[in-house]
Amino acid sequence: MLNRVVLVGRLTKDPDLRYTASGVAVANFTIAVNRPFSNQQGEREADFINCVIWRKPAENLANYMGKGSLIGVDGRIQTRSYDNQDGQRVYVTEIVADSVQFLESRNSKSNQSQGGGQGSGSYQDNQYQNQQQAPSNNQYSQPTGSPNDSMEPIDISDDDLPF
Amino acid sequence: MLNRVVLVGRLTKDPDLRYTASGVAVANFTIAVNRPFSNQQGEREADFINCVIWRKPAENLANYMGKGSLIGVDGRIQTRSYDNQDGQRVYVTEIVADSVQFLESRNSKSNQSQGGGQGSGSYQDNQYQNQQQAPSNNQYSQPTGSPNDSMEPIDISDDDLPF
Amino acid sequence: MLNRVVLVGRLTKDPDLRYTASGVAVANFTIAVNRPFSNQQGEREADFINCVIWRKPAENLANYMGKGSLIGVDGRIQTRSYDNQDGQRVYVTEIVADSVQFLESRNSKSNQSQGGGQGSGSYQDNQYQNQQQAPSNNQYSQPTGSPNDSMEPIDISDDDLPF
Amino acid sequence: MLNRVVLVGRLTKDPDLRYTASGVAVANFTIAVNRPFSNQQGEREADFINCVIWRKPAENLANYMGKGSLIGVDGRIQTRSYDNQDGQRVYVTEIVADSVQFLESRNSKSNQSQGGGQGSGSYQDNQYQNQQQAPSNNQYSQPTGSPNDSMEPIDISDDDLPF
DNA sequence: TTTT
DNA sequence: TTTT
Repeated sequence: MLNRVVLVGRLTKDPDLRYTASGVAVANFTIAVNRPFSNQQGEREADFINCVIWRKPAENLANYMGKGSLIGVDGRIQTRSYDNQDGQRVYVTEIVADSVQFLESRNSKSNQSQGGGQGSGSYQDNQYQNQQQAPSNNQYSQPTGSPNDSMEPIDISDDDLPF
Repeated sequence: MLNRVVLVGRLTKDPDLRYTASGVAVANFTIAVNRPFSNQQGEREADFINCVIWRKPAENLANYMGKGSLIGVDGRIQTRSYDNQDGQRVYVTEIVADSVQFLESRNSKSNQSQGGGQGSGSYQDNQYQNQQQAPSNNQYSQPTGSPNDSMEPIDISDDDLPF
Repeated sequence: MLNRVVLVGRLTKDPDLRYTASGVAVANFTIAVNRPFSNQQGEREADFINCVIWRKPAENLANYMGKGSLIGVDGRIQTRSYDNQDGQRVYVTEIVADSVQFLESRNSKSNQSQGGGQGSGSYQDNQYQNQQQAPSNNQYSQPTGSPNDSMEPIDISDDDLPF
Repeated sequence: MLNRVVLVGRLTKDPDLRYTASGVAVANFTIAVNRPFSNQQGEREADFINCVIWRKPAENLANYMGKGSLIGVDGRIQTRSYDNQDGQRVYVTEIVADSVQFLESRNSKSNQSQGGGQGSGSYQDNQYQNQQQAPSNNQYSQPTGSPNDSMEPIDISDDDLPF
């Protein structure tokens, strides 16, 4: 059935890149999308939308974009639920991105930490789409440490693959 | 910023129609959107997506569509959060519908309970859009009783108006 | 860059299914999408939108849907131009569908000509997506006869493949 | 019926702003949307998509964005036809934009001709939507001269209003 | 808490 | 050249 989402917004933090047991890359990220109208108090609010992207585009996103970067997202809504440590059912809604477009790399990793970035404006023609390629099953090690402080306790297994 | 969602799916139950203190209609509903692929076990899963619609289209939806009805939704994603009774922050993602399209009224109220409905198939050219009209502030009484069993404890005030 | 289209409308005629020289299926079709508002004269108008779909979904569309069928389309806009017989440049805009959803098979071929169809309503959970599969290069013969009376003079070669 | 389009691309030239007889602003523009894949020759092609926007957002677009500017468009597809000077029917497909988002004002008028623009980056939180406001019927003079070199011979009357 |  |  039809399920299509298109968003343009800014990363609220650096993407969280991980790998499944079999080496498939997956990145979680949140984008802030400013609302086009003001609320009662005259303030512009934003929606904070959780997204996931798989495979090569996940690695590209993590490599080139960072907190504050402006990106476009084309994907679909997915819902899931899990039981938290208190035994309560938690419902999660997130966007599974088919592709992301790099619109502006403000504060991107490549500019910041990697130093000599050639500045913004160089990514806007690049778009990274999820290809139907098989898991590369490569040398990547399993996700380690980095406790997940988010509300989605993902222990990544290959069952999470979107197809 | 760009924030656009288009869905086609079935109502998981009858829409929940209420009115704000000043008489503005608002309907909450969930649609099940079947995924176009099967999971590891060969089953077709669905996403259960919470939606809201305001004013006249809310009343139309509640009047003509019911559990099982097939509808199209054009809207945007909105996020909010609240603290539940245990003092835990709960995050909610829902679609604010700009318009709904009635695609098939299977098991709709007008067919079922109201008896003499002229049958399915008669709504597919009707589309109900949120107009920018002012709250009608009419004779409607405040929403009463009907405890909200959902995860979104909405006590409706006019601050919830989407514009 | 972002380019996303979602439509729900009715086929204005049976889909036009053809095959490229190497046997890749492609179907051209037009859907009428009724506008949600009336014009000056109080009439509801429609937009007539030309679409293309490739491979297996093209065959499914041609097999199960016909003139008048209600379908959903998820795709992207594509533009091209050619010089007509009078040496004038003609500009064409069409939707390349990634997937179509069968919403209602009214007057569908399977109901009409193939006789024993089990009636409408049986396809709405089926959605046909373009897979990244290679051209099947199968037994299909080349498109024959059937002069193309449309404004798009497609002599189908594999260069028309969308990827 | 559902008809939704979302695009991100660059203006191929400055927007063409005009006014109807009764003073309603309307801007025509074309955006180039790069395709996410390469063709047989390994070149990245683009789709050139004609768009229209009405009222205040039309004026904002013409004032702040120019050839080369990156914008987002949220709208719907509209088709029309007319008979050209040779008596041939010409079919036109264009996007009627509900809102545009200013993503980057590269080469925008405000930077170029109006001199002191503070550079790019200042528009990306601004989004201009078509409000349901009545025609302002103001001091604006009728569109003059400026022969329309495009393929759409628009002589603007108020019948062109999208609602 | 889920629809066909 | 258009559908219900």
